Amino acid sequence: MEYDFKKIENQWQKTWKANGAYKVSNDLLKPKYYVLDMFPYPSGAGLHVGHPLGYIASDIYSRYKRSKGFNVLHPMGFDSFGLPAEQYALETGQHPATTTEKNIATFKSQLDKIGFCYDWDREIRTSDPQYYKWTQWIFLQLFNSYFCHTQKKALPISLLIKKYETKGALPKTGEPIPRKHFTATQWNNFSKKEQEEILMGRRLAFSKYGEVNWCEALGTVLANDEVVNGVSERGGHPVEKKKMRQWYLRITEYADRLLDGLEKVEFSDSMKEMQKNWIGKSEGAEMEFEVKSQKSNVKIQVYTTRPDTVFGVDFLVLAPEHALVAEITTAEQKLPIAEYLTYVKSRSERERLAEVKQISGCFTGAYAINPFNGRAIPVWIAEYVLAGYGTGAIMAVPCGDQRDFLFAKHFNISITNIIGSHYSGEEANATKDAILENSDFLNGLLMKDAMSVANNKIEELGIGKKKVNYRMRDAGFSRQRYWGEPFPIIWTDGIAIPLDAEELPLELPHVDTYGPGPEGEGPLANIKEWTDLTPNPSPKERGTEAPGYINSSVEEWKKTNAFAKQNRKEATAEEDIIWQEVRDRKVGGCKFRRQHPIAGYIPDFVCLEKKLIVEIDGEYHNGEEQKIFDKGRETWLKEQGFTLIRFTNDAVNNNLNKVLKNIEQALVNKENSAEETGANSPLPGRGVGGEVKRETSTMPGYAGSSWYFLRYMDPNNYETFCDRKASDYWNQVDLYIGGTEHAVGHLLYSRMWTKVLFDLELIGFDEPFKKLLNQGMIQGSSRFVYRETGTNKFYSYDIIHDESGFDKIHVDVNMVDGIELDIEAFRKWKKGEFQNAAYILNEGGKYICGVETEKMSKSKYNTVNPDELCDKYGADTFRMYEMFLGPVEASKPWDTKGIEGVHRFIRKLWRLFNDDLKGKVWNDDKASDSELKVLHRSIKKIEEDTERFSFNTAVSTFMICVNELADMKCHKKEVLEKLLILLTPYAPHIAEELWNQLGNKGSVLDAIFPAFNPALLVESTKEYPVSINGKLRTNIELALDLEQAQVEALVLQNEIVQKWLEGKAPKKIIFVKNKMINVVI
RNA sequence: GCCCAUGUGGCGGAAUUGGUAGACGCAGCAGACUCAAAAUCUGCCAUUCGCAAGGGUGUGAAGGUUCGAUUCCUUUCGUGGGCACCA
Repeated sequence: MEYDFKKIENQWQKTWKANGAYKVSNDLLKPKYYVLDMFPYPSGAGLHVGHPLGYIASDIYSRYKRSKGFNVLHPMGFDSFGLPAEQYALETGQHPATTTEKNIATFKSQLDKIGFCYDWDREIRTSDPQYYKWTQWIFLQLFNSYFCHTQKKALPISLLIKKYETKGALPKTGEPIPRKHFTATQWNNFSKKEQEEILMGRRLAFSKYGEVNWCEALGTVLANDEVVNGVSERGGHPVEKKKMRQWYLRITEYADRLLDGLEKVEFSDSMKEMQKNWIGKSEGAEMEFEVKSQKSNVKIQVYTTRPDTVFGVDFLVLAPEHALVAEITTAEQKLPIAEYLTYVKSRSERERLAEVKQISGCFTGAYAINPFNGRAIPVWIAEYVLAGYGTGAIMAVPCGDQRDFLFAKHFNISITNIIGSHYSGEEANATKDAILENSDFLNGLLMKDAMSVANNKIEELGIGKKKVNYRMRDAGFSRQRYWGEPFPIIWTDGIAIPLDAEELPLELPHVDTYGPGPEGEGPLANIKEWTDLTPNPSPKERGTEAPGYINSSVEEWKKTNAFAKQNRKEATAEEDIIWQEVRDRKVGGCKFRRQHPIAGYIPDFVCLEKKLIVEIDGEYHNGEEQKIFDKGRETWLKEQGFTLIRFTNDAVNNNLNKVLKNIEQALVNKENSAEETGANSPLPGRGVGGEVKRETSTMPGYAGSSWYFLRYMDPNNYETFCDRKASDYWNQVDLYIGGTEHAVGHLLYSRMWTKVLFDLELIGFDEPFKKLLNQGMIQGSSRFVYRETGTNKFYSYDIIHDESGFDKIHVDVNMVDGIELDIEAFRKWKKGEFQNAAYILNEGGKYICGVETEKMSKSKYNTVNPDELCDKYGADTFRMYEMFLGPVEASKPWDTKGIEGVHRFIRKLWRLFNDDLKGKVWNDDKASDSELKVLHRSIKKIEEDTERFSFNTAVSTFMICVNELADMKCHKKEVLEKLLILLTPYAPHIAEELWNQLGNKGSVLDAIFPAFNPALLVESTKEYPVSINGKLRTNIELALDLEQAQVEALVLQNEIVQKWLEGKAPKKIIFVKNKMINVVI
């Protein structure tokens, strides 16, 4: 019997699906284990071989844990909001929801081919209104919370309001944030707007003005990586900084807890280091320098981590954006300063920090007074000082800071040396170990010790205080885009008013254009009828008409109606249950129809008056008619004002009451939102007479991904983001796998959200991820062909000596065997663009390509599609090969060549059970000791390797084991059966097939991991390596229980050792039991 | 520029806590089987000197610690990732 992987994999994938082998229940009695992958953004290019690396690793670990008796949650979903879909929409006019839906379908089918053990009933998509409803809801929790500095946690803002109303906000010593002080009476007399402004200063999600990259020509805000050398990547238009109202998350309040939390989690040290650096906690002092100027009382606050160097200050530097720049600039410096500001405006932050060798700056003409010695020091502005960090002003100490030093040299500012011989005059020395000189009362002190002395003096003089500073800034939370979560916020008279929870989800409205709105606002600003909620527009203007039947062409209707009838006849048991419950206006008094055609679509149930569709999805996407229904249905129906809710068969069977309650709730919600959009007072009691407008920006990509791990625990809950029982059971993610590119952003945000939810007692843990495993990035290995410039002649890479004079062209890696180009395929490529080219081959008659390692991307033609590999070799081979490539953590270029070796191994394994000609070869003979030894050595190694995520060495262990069993001609069920269980996590399909061939009832997925028996591996002797002076010279077999003295005697008798000793006595003999022997001469 | 990772045969990699460098696999070479091919099996495979026995060199480079360093320390070079609106 031959190994027919196609048949085997197909059959078992079907079987597993049919009997719900991967279904996960919240079984509170079993020990749980939660394995999570960073979910993918469903890009149009589909899955490439880089994606599955981490997924396979997590799949292996999940299956392994299952075989160890755990209830394992290993879900998958899609981070489906994002810029690429929107840009594609901008180019093609296709709605992002449509393209996203399509991309997800591709991703899912690709993932399924590889045979992952996902419970798709738990799938989530961040762009699904039933998901982002809760993203918006959590945003409201953030908006309605503040950070209490006494309890160091988030509390409802209502508590703060109560405090203001009764006690006001009076100064307290040790308050970390200086803020406005007021009494209760004052507070109560403030206008609503004034009160809201103060509260905005404390909310965890808040709005303020912030700078963005603004491109006038494109009329849009650009991401940093869309800006190259100060101009837009698209079109090369100038880009400048612009202030706009933005939403932020006050993540800085959590800086200390984010730092402390790192002690509790198993992240790699480097990952922790990166997060620490990002947070950038530093302890120093803030102090004031008074500016000598015509107007008195201008004081510049600087932040320094080195107050001990205060006598070495030779100048001050302000960030060009600093508020005081205009004020202190002298008349004669006005012009150069203005010119410099124009220059800085065009520079990105990255450029400003990166190009330190390019020194720039401008003197303001003003002088500040050093409060310690009264010295007048010049005040400059320079781009290397950033407005967002510290106070946006620094005191420059050239002898101790290299950037200050270079600046002083460049502009000929004289340098004061306060560290004596530690300063060479050639470069700065940032030491803390020098004895201070030229420093008045600090003279003779070690710098380290001088810090606190200087700090005390600063506080004593009342010119500043000790201050902890963070490099981390509050997280920008708005994007001027369409394809993201709309903010559940409306604005009136400059006050932000949150929607009520019942009004969620606030769904994305249909837009005609994905282009930017006026003044750099997002595309949503273009839809007046959506943004403008000012009372009294007519229903017609709102575009809401009475709901009713929506029919398509007669022919189409007939066709759909036939399907509908058929469906009614063939209703599933679950559909029948629901139908019995909702018919005759039993739920919410609303009329439901079943299998009712709406244009080309046939929803399971629909309430036309409330425009609510209920889908029972069980075996969904199966029938042909369902496909018609599926295709683009969500988008279209949404545009028609329908809301769609889905339940699984499982939910109907096991939790009917909850399902019905959810339907009822949905009807109520529809009623509310109908009021909101239909009536002439959209938001009763909220307008204060003037304009009422919706927030038009949307949330950033990381919003939905900051809490998705919670939704998987309870994905279909209509009442809450995640039931507390579910989150208490599943608790933290035990193992989180993803790339280092998310090292700071995503991980810090989700850690913060988790802490806020914990503070608000919505979940019971404050770190989301217990252990983090970073997978490396699979790079593409690009291939190039070389065309002589201006001709149509392609030269083999090995015969050209100099690449200049040639056009280097990416060629599809799939047309290249190693480095040899398949010329015929190349001729046909790109619609025959190279059909008639001439090929200059090397001596061997081959065309050799150039090779480079780059990021895997469609445009570089270096992507390799996992589907093709699964088709050619099977999923089991593909899975094991990806693991065999190297450690999961390592980045490496993809190379398909080695996959043959893994495939050979799998076939060799097959032949232990079946012979191509003879058929079944396995038998029931009793295993010998040596066979058991091979097996148990493998059990031990596979278990250890899997536990430490060393999947590549585990695969090689399998190879060794199979090689040895084949050499021993061992076909014994007793041994092979155990081997199959070991193999299941890695190659589930073949394992299941052979497991069944051996006559086992039940699935190998549920087989218990075999216990390792150490007794079988006990050895009495060891072949010791013997080194002379650290160099290996020979091996000696010795009993393991020998002691040092006995060993020394035996070693000295050895012929080879004696040869090297040349009659001398050794200086010493080092003996490490069970390891090695070293003779030192 | 700053932060993090990383560098071992022709190639992917192994060496888990400082203890036999190159497991396992790819490619290559030689052979068996075959009319032939595929498949399969056997052997060789860091480099250099040597017929061999055996020796020298060798984990990006330079130094150091150690009986012993791919592993620890210092310096340095190359590559990859991140740097706040890509995800």
